[in-house]
Amino acid sequence: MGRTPCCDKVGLKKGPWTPEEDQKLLAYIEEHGHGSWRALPSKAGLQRCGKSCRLRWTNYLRPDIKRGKFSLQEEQTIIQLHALLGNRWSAIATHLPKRTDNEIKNYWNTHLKKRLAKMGIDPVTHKPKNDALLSSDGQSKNAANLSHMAQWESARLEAEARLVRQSKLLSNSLQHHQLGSPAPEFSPASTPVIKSAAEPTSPPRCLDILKAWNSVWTTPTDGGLGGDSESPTSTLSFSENAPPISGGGIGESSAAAFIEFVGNSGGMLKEEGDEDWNGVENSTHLPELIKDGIENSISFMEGSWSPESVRNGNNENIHSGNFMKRFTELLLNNSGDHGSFSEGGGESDSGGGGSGSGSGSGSGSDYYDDNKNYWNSILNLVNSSPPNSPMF
DNA sequence: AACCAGGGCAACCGCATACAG
DNA sequence: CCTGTATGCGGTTGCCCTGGT
Repeated sequence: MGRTPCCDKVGLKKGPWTPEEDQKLLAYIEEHGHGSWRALPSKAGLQRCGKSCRLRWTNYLRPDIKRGKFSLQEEQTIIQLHALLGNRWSAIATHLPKRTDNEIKNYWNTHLKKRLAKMGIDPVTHKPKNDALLSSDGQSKNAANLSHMAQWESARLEAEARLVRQSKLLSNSLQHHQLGSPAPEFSPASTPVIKSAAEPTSPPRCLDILKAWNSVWTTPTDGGLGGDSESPTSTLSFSENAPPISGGGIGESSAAAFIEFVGNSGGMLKEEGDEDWNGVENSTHLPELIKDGIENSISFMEGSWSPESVRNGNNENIHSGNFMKRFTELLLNNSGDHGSFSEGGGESDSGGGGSGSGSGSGSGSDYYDDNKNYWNSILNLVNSSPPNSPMF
């Protein structure tokens, strides 16, 4: 209603940014913070609308952006979160620090969506297009479960967003009072210019849902990955509280390690140019408010989605887990882009050749074995890494 | 070497939501 | 409470690059 479109003003430049413009924007924000995006362009001497500046900053110039190839874990995280949250890219992006929502969205649209479609999986519903796999009653309950989780997660994300805003305001006013210099209107999420250089970026939020998820779908049904599963509390623990992972086979501790490894973005495979992931996960940097929220949600997850309940015969949950397990494994195995496995800084090298067998779809047992090998190689990698390795 | 097609990605557009007056 | 404004978010577009012919 009566809003003036900011980019319709005459004289404002559109299209690709030049290095000079980037430099101006960067210099201005480093010195003053962005403050009001609307007012920024004129102050910074840019012939752009504020919106364009904001986009350029958040999607490209921000110093805490990780660029380049998505790791396997990032792909998996995106897929699982998309199944949960749909096209809520900003929510998904909160689980992938250093990745922007735009980048994730583009990656989904150009890579993952096509890959899913190719495999006969509907990228929207995340179900096989021929409904054979999902026709049973259990699967419809699974869908309901997923939907329930998604609803809950959505609501929680919104609540957390509010908390973040509140703490943001609080910290802004504190900064304002504490710093002698004029306090730029920094928000921890969007303008980490100065802060990011000195301290880790905000940790990924809401990873508990992934942890819970993984704790379900890694619960062994075939004696494969896990052996006897861990208690829900231990699998849901944050990495800082997790017991040290000793070397060895794919046992109990490995299952927990795997969960930490996959569920926590901080444990993603380190790639070239991927520094400081370890700092990101350190929840001691979490604002207490968010911490509380996560802990509360863990309690929630423990109540409704614990592997305990799965083991106790609650097949709805375990089926859901299996669905996603099957789904993710299928995806990973069918990936035409096996470079994600093998090119990413030699991740597969240490795993005894688990990943190389991407012979397409093959038989079910083949791909299952292949993926077991693949995950084993990952677990070996995890287990062989020193506890304070940059990977974690 | 030139042309073409397709893919990938940065940026734009417009709607939704939050917030201030 | 209402209205106008700023910002965030998701969908879409268009340009550039690369590979194939």
